[in-house]
Amino acid sequence: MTEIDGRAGKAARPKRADARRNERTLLDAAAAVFVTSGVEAPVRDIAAEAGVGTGTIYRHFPTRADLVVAVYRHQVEACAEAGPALLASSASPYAALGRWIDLFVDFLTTKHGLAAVMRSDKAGFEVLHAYFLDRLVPVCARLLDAAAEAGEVRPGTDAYGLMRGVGNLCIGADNDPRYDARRMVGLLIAGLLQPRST
Amino acid sequence: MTEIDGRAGKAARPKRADARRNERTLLDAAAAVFVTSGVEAPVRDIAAEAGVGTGTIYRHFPTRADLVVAVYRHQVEACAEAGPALLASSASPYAALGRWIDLFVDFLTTKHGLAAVMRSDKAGFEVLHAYFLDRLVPVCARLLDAAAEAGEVRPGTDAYGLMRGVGNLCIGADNDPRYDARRMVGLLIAGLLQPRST
DNA sequence: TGTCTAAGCGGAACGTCGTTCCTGTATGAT
DNA sequence: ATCATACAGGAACGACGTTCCGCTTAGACA
Repeated sequence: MTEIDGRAGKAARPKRADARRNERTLLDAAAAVFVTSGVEAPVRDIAAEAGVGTGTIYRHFPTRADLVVAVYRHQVEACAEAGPALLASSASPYAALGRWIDLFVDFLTTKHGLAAVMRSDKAGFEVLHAYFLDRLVPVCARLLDAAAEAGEVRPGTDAYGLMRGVGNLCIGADNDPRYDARRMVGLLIAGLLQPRST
Repeated sequence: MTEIDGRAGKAARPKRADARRNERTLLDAAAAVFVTSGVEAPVRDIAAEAGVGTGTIYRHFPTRADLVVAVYRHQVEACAEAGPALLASSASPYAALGRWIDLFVDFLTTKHGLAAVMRSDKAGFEVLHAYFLDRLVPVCARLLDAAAEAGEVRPGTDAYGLMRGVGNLCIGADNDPRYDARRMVGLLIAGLLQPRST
């Protein structure tokens, strides 16, 4: 495996201490600003919150999307790891799928505008998009396959589409009390069930 | 009712001929640019296509969203009017609902980025959002109520949420061949059906 | 401890966007 | 033909993401 901080290798030199400190500060500042102003908050605001210049942000994170990924990486990881666990502990694969999707919806709806930014094709957000999907689609596929093999859901649904659909349904879940994303996702998952007539 | 072009009243003076001509030109230019570059095309591009200055656009349409509304108004109108017709001609209310939703999905997915811009809370897009929903939600509610009274779908689903859900599912339907919005909407509508147990 | 090199920093600067504003022009009533 | 005024054009503004460059300073080596 590759060395974690470069101490083990001679080619990889460790980052300077102030750089490390700044990266941490930036992640914290970004997380704080995302909570108050949403994920689409201006880069300058994050820089101001962290007390650094905008250039510093771009030194550590090539683009805004990379910063977002870095901030939420461990939460995505946790969600991904919950998949197999739920499959093992739930009464049926379909129940596990439902609970796992709930977890994902929780994650998306508690971050202002995260869902909205995930589908965005704007400048370089493919990174974000790709990371989320690469990490979560396989987990979803596993659950989906299990439910299909158990005969609970109609076969032929691809996990990628389902994840995109659920993500889309969560867009605008905040800032519009009339729209209940969770209910809509519930309907979508219910629609997955094997229909009455063969 | 209010006079259509101001000729009937003396208080309302008719617009100048060149202004009328420019408004038409603008609508055509906008429609053309929306097809090639998507709904989020820069205002300057539309102005260039029409051969006018940017100021001229804002004279006729207070904001970008108003222009979008104007371009698609008659299509939205057609969709709205199709609702009652389908209800009358279909085998069941649920079938009518499904076909009407299909119409809506067709509309959204054939306009690049329209769905995406509909949920946007950015500067003044509430106009667009409001117009679409004000016009279509009642139609949807009518179909939904009919299907609920017929016992086909579970009660308690509100039309507003459903429309937002369908709209959201259509986001990014173009420019990503791996995502099939229509299938997802199909699942959502299937999830509306009365579940097996009471 | 002193020196020096390059990693790192801040923020000015650039290009793009939506929108506003001001000036000159051309319409159409008189 | 005259003229008030509705209108068009595009420069200008502020906000954004991103890039660039000159100064600062960490930290390896002597």
